[in-house]
Amino acid sequence: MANNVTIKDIAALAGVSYSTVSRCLNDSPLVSDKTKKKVNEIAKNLDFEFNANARGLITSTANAVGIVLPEGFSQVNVNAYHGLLLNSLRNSLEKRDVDLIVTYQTNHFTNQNNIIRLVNRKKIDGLILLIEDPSLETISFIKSRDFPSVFVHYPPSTKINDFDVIYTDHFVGGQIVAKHLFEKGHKDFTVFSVEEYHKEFKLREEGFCQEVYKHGGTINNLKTKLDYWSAKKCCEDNMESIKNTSAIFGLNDLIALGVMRALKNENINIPSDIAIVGYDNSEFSEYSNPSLTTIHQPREELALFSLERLFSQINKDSDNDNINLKKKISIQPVLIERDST
Amino acid sequence: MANNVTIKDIAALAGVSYSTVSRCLNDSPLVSDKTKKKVNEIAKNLDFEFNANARGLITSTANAVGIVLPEGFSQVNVNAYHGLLLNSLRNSLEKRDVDLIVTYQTNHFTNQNNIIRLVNRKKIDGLILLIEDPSLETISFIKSRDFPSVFVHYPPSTKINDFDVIYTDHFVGGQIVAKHLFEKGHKDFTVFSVEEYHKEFKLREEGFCQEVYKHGGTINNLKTKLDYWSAKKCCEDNMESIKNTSAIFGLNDLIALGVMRALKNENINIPSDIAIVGYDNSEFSEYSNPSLTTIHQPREELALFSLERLFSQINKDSDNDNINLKKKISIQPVLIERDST
DNA sequence: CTGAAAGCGCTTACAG
DNA sequence: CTGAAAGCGCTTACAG
Repeated sequence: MANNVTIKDIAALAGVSYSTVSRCLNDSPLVSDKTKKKVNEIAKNLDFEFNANARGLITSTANAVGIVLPEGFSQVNVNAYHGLLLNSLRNSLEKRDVDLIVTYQTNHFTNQNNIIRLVNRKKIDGLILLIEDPSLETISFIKSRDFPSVFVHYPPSTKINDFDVIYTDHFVGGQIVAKHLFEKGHKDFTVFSVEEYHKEFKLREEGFCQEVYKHGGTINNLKTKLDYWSAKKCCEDNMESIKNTSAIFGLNDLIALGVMRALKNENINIPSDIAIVGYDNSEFSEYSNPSLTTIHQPREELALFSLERLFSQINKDSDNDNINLKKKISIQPVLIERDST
Repeated sequence: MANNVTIKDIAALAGVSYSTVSRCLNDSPLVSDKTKKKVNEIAKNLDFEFNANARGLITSTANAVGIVLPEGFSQVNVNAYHGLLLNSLRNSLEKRDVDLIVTYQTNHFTNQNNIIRLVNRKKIDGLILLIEDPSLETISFIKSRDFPSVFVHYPPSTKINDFDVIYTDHFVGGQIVAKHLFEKGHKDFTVFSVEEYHKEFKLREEGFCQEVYKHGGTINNLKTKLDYWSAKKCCEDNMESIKNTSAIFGLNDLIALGVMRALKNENINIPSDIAIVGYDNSEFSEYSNPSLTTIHQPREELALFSLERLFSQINKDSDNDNINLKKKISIQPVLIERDST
């Protein structure tokens, strides 16, 4: 059985015109409290909901935002991250009664741009972009339409200079790691950096190195692929140079964990022989032995800020004129000290 | 700049009526190839897309399906799972040019049922339910509307008897674990089962136990909370009874990993002193030392089947009459043998 | 405060 | 094969 109650049905029941029903249900001030009450009651009893299509057609809004997910450079990271972000967005979205459409930049089948399609079809009012490297097509499309958009998580590149972007400060994160390690008395470091270019990793490394050099430390820089086994192998292949240092920074937890495994196989004691720090505070960083000191990125806040920013674009909150200047908001990461340092 | 090209604009450009444009763009057979070609070309050049609201209004379809996510009994599992499922759904959805709206059963703010809202607003054409325990309201709503729906992942309960449900067979999974362990020569087992009731865990346990008893094995049954540290503690607290057995089944990887940690602290050798098996093939099960033997659930197939089933409901594929009988489709899990057994 | 009317952008009988 | 017309379920001036 389809429930197809429309405002006309309610109008008939209430003995008013359907324009009036519309006004009542939209809480228009133009309508008497009495009829409003009557109409609202009837609507409620009937479980009435506006037809989103009809409404969207006339108001030119979709009451939905799109989130663009990355293709997945490192499945583990990305997947865990999705879930967290989605959960964080939830409250904010439900409060506003706005739906969330999940998509990816490019359609696997047609190779068409999903974003353009969604926007042109009027399916969404705004865009949360969780992608590191948006295509030129995407960027120029959004720009030409001036479509409400905010980039989340990935640090801003020059490509997206005039967009809002909300991210955690990876450079500072790197600095925090270095400071922590200096406090623990270390001076000679190994850093496992990443072969592929990802700006966030680059920044972590730079923040770390800058801080180290500032305090007269030394750095043994090793390059690995971005997965557990590669990191382990890289560590094994460079054991001698590593042993000349007393602390290690793995650019994410997966790397740190792989390295830790190699060290343990060599009977190197952590942290007394060599200390080690990861990055991401991924779920399993807590379960290693010893548990891993790492950097936490406040994802909930990221989600919160990004939606606030997005909705101020959508609603053109021009009371504060800052809507016109695009913002780069960075959130400070925080050190989670555990047993590996 | 808004792109508001409509079929009327195209009609003007092509010198035909907008009805004809509609027919062309919908590839109607009622239109000559010549005008079809002309119109399609113009539309393409203009990056035209139908207004989904207008189209949805007249056709009563949304071209979107909703996925209902669980509130999250065990954050780690749930989050990782989301991501994977989403990825798997993607291909199928993009091929069909259907959008995905993510939601949860209940709105955190209004306490209203999000599913009912989405359906009544005509925002979705079908529903993928990734929840273990749907509310009575949800169930009776879907039933009364005969709304296309399929339950995914969680084994069917009596509550959802007349629904489609696609799940992996946890009972068989449990049996597989037992068989594997018997093959390795074990006869006396410890199983870490879970305090809270989750049908999937219950089934794993039952499958395991049935198989063990059938072959004359013994079982030391321990109950733990569903997290790493609880499992570790539970193991520590029961070390003596555990030592009388030679193999352990942890109802999921997290539990198995916690137990493994406790065993290693006692200098128990895995697998030579005690073997251990987990369940889920979660990302980190590979990285433990020794790596964990576990059960993999083919989530991609789950996603695939569920969408196939959903769309055959939506499209009323009555050529095969099996659309009317609700199906329980179970997929066989598979053993991933690693170094812990 | 309320109603009748126009219109949002489409699809689809109906008539030719 | 093509066009004119009706209608999907709303919102919102316009008139009273």
